[in-house]
Order: sequence, then C-alpha cells, then structure tokens
Amino acid sequence: MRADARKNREHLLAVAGDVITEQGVDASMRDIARRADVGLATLLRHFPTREALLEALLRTNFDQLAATAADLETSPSPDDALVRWLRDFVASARDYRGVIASMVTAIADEESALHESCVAMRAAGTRLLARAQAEGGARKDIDGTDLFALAGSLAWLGDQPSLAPRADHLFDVVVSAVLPLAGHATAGRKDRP
Amino acid sequence: MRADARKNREHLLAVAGDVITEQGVDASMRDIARRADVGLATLLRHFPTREALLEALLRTNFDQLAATAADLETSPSPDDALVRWLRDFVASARDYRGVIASMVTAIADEESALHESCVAMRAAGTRLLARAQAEGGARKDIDGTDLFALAGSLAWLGDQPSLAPRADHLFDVVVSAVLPLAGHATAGRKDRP
DNA sequence: ACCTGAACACCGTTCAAGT
DNA sequence: ACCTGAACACCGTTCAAGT
Repeated sequence: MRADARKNREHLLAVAGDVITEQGVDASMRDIARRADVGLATLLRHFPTREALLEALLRTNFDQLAATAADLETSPSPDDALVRWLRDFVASARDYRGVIASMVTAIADEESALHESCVAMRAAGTRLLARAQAEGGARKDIDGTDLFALAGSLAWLGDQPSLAPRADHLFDVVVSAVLPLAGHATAGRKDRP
Repeated sequence: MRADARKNREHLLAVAGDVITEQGVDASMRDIARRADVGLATLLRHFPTREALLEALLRTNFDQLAATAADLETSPSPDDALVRWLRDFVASARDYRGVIASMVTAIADEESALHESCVAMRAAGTRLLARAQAEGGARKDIDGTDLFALAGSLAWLGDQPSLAPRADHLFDVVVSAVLPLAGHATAGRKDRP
C-alpha cells in the first residue's frame, strides 16, 4: 500500500471510530467520509462495505477477547472463567451501539467480513461453556449457540438507553440461570443493596 | 371521517400489515404506499409517523394482551400467570420483526404514538410480577422494568433468524432465573429431549 | 496506484395545487 | 375534506475521469 493510502486508511479508521461511538453502527458512511475530509468513494474504496469497516474497527478487540478466552480455558475455576468471558464479551459490544446485531447477522452470513471473527468468538465461548458443564456448575441443556444468544440479548439490553441501567443486574440474573449450581458471587443476593 | 377516507385508511392498514410482516418494522413507507396504490403523501396523511402506523397495527393485539393480563391477575397460580403473560407478550412481538426495539424506544419517548400502550403493558407485567413475588416463587430482586427488559431481550432473540430457533428454549432458561423457587413445567428438565 | 465528482436509484418530509 | 405530484435533502452504489 502506498504511504498516502495507508495514512488515509488510518485516518478514516480513527474518524469512523469516533462517529460510530457517537451514532452507532448505522451511522451514515457519507458522514464518516465528510468528517474525514475525503470523498465518499474513497471511504468505500478502503472499506467496500459497512461490515468491512466494522471488522477493521473491531479487529483489535476481537483479538484481545480471543487471547483472554485462551487464557481462561486453563484458569482454575471453570465457572468463573465462563462468567468473566461473558462479561468481557458483553462489555466489548457496548462500545458501538448496534454492533451486536451486526455480529449476530454475520454469524449466519458467510460472506460478511465479520463472519470469521464472530464464529471464532462463539467457539471460544462454547469451549468455556463445555468445561463449566463438565467440571463446574453450568447447566447442561444449553450449547454454544444458546450461550451466544444469551450474551447477544444481554448486549442488546445495553444498546437500549431505557434498559441499559439494568444490564449489569440482568447479567447476574441470566448468569444465575446458566450456572444454577455454582457458588458465584451473586448467588446469595436476593435483594438489591 | 369521509367514507372514501375510511376505506383508504383500512386498505392502508391491511397492506401495511402485509408489508411489515414480510419486511419488518423498517419497511419503506413509500413501498407500503405503492403497494396500496396511493401516493406516499396519502399514507403519511393517515399515519404521520411510522410509530403512528405501528400503533394502529398493534392496537388490537395490545388490547388483547391487556385483557389477558387482567384475567391472569386473578388466576389461581401467580407463577403460571406470570409465565403465561410473558409468553404471550414475546409471542405477540414475533409478528413484526423489529417491533420490540420500537416498543423499548417508545417507553422512553413520551411523544411516541406507542408510548401509552407500552407503558400500560409494562404496568400489567409489573402487577403480575409483584403477585408472583408475594405469593409465588418469583425472585424478589427484579422489578417491572427488569421484567420488561428480559421480555424484550427474548423478543429480540426471536427477531434474529440465526437465534430464533433457540428462542423457546432460552425462554425457559430465563424463566428459570425469574422463578427459581417455582415448580414450573421445565424445572426438572436438565437435558434436551 | 490512488482518489473523486457526478449520475443513479433509493429514502422520508413538506407543501402548493388539484378534485 | 381529502388526495397527490413535485421539490427537497438525505442515503449507499457505481464508474468514468483525473492526478
């Protein structure tokens, strides 16, 4: 890649990160190009689809989550490992409003630029779930797709301004269903502080 | 209202129901008008916003859900009543893809044509939850907004083609968290059939 | 190689003009 | 009263023309 092109690309990514943080993943591509002082066609040249742009933005985060998952797979408590990874996943989806919907769509669309990362993410969760089922207190009637769906629904809650304040609490509620036998942190808390 | 206007309105509602059933709540208003063989301005004249159109489409369903909730409030089992109402709510949101997001937004927006109905809906759920907490096995650390949020997240699952097949199963999982002490139907089932 | 203006087919909003 | 074509300001896609 030519030097000016690389610089353009990096500038576009930085601006896109700002705009999408403000307006969510459905932000206008034209608006992103405008704020980056390039033509719309130039943005599309670097990132031919919205998914491609998202993929580039999420790349770092995805890699970090994957590394965390790998670490957690050998951590002492399988239950804690599962809960921690779930929390990380949901937290990372909070950076860009609407990104969870893109990820769920990408899972079913092999052509999506996000497909591979999302499938890998689900696989990591599936491994942590399997270990928590075998050696910990995770219920056995759910699989990796169920876990991904629950994580997705929790991330969706965080996207809704009127529900976001409840997201942390409801995370605990859902976790209590996934780990009914675990002595996890919130197990004994039946009333709010 | 003039007779021709009423006929137009009814025709528009019927067509809009079809189109939104097919394409979800973000279907093009122009497309709805086109399929109804009227000008776009005529559709907007009857329903000045997308929410107003949705409100008219959901009116019947909302009233039915409210009536059901009223019945359930005096039914013998508070736990069953809560679960049944939750199930009805989630099922009704399944008719129009994306409608749950509109409802959640409407709860926070007093100007929305859907606001009143959604607030009433949440209130009905809150009453059923309170009874299940007082006389049944519902956990006491959640309130009506939490319940609405959980119901919303389950409805959202149903909107995602890749996750919808899990919606019924995950409904049971979430219910098991809301009613940890209840002898509900799925309590003993720890593996899938 | 890389960039971009312009044409295109869409969208929802608004309103003056028609019946 | 009720309807609607047309103008408007948007959107993402595409590509011929420029540097």
